[in-house]
Amino acid sequence: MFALCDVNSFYASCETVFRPDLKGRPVVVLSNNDGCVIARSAEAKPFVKMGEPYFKQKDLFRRHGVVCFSSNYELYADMSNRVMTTLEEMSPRCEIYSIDELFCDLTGVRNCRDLTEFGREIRATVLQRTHLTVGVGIAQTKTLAKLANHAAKRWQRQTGGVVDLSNVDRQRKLMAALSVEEVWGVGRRITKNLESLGIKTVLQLADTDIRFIRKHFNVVLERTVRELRGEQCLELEEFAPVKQDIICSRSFGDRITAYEDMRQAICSHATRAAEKLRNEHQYCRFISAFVKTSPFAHNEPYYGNSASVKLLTPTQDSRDIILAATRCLDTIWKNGCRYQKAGVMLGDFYSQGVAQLNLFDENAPRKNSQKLMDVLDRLNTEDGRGTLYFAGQGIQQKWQMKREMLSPRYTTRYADLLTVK
DNA sequence: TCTGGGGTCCTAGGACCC
DNA sequence: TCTGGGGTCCTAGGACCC
Repeated sequence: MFALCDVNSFYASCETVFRPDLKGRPVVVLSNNDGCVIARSAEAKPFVKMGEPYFKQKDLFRRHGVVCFSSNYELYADMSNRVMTTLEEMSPRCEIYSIDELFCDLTGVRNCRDLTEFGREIRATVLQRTHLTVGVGIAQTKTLAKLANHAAKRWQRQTGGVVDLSNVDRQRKLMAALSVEEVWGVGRRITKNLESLGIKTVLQLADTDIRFIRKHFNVVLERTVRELRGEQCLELEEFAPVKQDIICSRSFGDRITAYEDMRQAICSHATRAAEKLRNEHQYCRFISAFVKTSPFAHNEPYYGNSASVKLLTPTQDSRDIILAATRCLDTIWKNGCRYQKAGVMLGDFYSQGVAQLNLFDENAPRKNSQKLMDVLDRLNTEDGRGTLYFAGQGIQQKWQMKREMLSPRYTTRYADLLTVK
């Protein structure tokens, strides 16, 4: 038996926790560069579209008195940690699935207590400790638990935010009322294809012949269908598997046209990617960089390109990664473009210690590389990111992203502590 | 003027092996 | 007229998730 707990309107709720004056008002949180809407409070949901550009809805927001925030990831990450710690205390085995979602294994819990009651206790505890509200969905498989969670949210008033879907008759009743697009793993494309085959409700999907699904789709959807029938195909992943690639990319606050600015941006992304790589205790051989202009600017030609290198010896040294990334940039840089976004990607990972040195590598391994990286990481952890940085990252960084409606980092900076009058 | 930033898994097809 | 059969590995692209 699984439970899926997720925080209602997570980013928007993190903002309102510290702003009781916003109670009852529509609140939205925007993506980086204040680009798109990525979270909405319950009050904003009826008339604000998810994923829509901010600039297109600005007037609407003004008319409705919508309060906007730039995304404040430092705040959300800290609030997420508080929620997850609380949930992990209450449940023996957990999987943190995303910044605001967690699966619990309730296998043993079922024997000693009522699951709905347990769900309510989870809700009450998280609410008391964080002032955030979670929805809880309970069922035999992860896919069904997700569906139960969806129902808990959709009919929050009737369900009290907790739905135990372990009863098969209840499962079928709910599935008959929901359309296939609500199923975890069924996106826009598959919804369209299913509908063209006459499969519209979740119940119809669950009752479709497995061989038919396999023939028209793939093994991924087959697993989803089996899970909807109560057959467990997905395990609880208690321990995060090691990453297979790392990407650092950003849109620019203003378009970049000068090579020097782009070089700084690529250098910064490479530095950040190298930090993440060392944090994973990995070495990489594959390094690539990409640049692109805006895909939405119809009055100028689109240009997007990427280049990559494969090192002979795996590395985790920022200097190697910066060098490789900027070399990639030099092969794809084109003058005269108004660049909107750039990034660096690392892949082909090797674990620490098993990196095989190459007999013919003309670049001898750097001396004291590890010691230097240790010092770099320690200073930047203890005294804050950016304490020690590479000259190539630049000092002005006029390409930095825009965040004009940023809230204070209430829980992680003394200077940002909430003042109570 | 202005449209996010990460990730995962699977499949098909090509190159290559004997 | 007619040119096998069985594999592996890698990559690009498409789908999905939050």
